[in-house]
Amino acid sequence: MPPSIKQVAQQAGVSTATVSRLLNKPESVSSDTADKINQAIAALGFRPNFNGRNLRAGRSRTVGVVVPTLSNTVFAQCLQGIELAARSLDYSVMFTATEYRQEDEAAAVDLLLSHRVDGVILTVADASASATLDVLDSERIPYVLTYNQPQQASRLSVSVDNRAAARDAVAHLIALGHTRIQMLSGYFHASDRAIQRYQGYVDAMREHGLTPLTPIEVPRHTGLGVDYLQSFADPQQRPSALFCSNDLLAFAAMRDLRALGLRVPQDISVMGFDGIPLGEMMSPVLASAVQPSEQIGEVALRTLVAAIEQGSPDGAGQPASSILAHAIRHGGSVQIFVP
Amino acid sequence: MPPSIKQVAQQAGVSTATVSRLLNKPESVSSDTADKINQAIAALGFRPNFNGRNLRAGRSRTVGVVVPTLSNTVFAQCLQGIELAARSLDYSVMFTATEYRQEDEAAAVDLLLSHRVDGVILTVADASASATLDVLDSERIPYVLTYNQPQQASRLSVSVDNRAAARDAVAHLIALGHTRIQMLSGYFHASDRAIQRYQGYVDAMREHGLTPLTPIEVPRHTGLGVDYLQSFADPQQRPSALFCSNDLLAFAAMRDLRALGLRVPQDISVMGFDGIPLGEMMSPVLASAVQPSEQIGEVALRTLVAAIEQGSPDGAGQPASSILAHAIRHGGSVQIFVP
DNA sequence: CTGAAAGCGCTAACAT
DNA sequence: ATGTTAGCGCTTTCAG
Repeated sequence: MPPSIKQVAQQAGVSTATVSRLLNKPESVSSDTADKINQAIAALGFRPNFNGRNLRAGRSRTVGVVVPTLSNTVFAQCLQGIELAARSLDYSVMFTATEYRQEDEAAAVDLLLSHRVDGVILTVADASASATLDVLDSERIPYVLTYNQPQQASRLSVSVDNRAAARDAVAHLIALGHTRIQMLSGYFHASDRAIQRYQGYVDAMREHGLTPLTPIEVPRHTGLGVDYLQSFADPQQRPSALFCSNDLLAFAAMRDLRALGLRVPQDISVMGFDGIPLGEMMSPVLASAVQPSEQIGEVALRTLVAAIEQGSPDGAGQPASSILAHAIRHGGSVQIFVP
Repeated sequence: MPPSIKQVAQQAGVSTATVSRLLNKPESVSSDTADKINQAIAALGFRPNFNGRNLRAGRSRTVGVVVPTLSNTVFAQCLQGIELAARSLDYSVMFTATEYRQEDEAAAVDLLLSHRVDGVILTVADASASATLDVLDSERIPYVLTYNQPQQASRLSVSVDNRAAARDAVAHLIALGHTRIQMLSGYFHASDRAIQRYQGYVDAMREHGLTPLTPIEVPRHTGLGVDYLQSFADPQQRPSALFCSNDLLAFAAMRDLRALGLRVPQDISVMGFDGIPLGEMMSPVLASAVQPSEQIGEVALRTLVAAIEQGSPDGAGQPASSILAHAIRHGGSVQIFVP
């Protein structure tokens, strides 16, 4: 058992309250008792026990984070942003992944709530129909969604405008002369963002008088199977450009296209969504709708803390949802359409 | 304030002790009182407060994780493995990053210890000279190193054999006819692994009667500067193969080589270390010494839990350090040497 | 099988 | 400026 405030008090010849004061409001302790106490603290190697403090205070200065997976760089970057911002505000981070399983979302949040985190940052499959969010609402635990753009304005969120970003991406392809543009997407039911991005695709096509094609939905772990691209063998059949709902999918598609003997971008252009850093290091550079993942995390954390500290003395400003700016990254994976 | 065990007890007409018993040893409570209590729990939406429990128990079933950064996929995967394994063993994870700053290592561990985590998993700059590890040792907090291979056998760790893996990687290049092989590495002082990998490089060179070249040390964030490759312009000067201490560096190098007008692998072969998944999706595939990052995380967590539960009734086996198997991934970034 | 009571470490009134 | 005291939620003897 590590030393407690009690032993420090004894060693320093003061009461536990004074030790506590030194820890929390140092200016309210005379400098010589402070010295004595600090000495005792150093001698004993004392470190405050946050469990005691939290129990007493009813707050933990800890936030919970729930993401689908860390295998997708996007979420890793986001968590990175969260942790960095949390540290700067003296908050700690408890982390959980769900592997895209909705049951696990609920269990994860449950566990976090048992730890009495002050709030939660999460990305869910579908923000408009999530039992998990309902729990959070009913228990009045502050939370902030990342990547999700909920219908309900009451739900705090931080994301790009997925629909607009997708529209811009597809408009970019159209501007380069492409007319047969098809979307490759993860399962819609597993990601409300994928749906919004598809809507953006449709927007762009319609705006330019083009006919949207049926999207190709594929499972997340796009393994070795290239069945989903079978029709691409026929040059008449295949689109001239493929717009993927995320960069990982774009990479998988490019690999599979290559396996089919197709060249990117000469035979087909490929555009992604997310703008993961590695996309920029490779050749050809992966064109993509870039979202600022680390910043999404940072802003989400700040928003959450604002929500947590609502009405507290030093409470930050009113928390509000944010739509962060996206950008279109041009890259060699996309080429002017040549008939 | 959420409901406490006390309110549940009152609502169910029993004592708090009985509620606690139902929560912890359900079989020691009669089935009808159990019913009453469960009903009260459901009605109140009760959730145990781990702070109270931890305070009392002196254990938290929480582990702390400290990694340099999540921008490197390797650590993201590792954290993923940790979290997954933790969840399966009913442990929670508090996460921190250090951005490779040693001061932050100490601060991070300090914070985790204040939260009274039961143990820590961490990757440090230099496992043989780390104030942070000394603290952990002196406070008798169980910890497991990941990626680091400490000199001191007393320190638990999970990693590949960095030296042997590097030796194998370089031997692969030599087998393909390369003789002028140079190493590109992150700063040695920031990573003991980098040193071990350099030793492996030297081993392989010497074993084959070749002269090791002076390694090129570069900062982590290999920006746009290509100065470090300036000498490569001269075909006589440059090595025929570049062995990079990690995959991120390999990608950056390939990008910079391209900027210099050099082709990979025709003009120069490039080999990495880590074997990040994306390396396999691109063209050319990045040849690399693959370490099983997610598994490293998983094994580290299990080892840590074994150390924590040492001597406890259901204690797992004796904790021990692990050297996991590496593999050499062949890829198009490396080519047979043609004079 | 259940209850009463003590105490884990800490902080916040309330006194002095 | 400092001490006294009560209590946050929970578990665990000890009695019954």
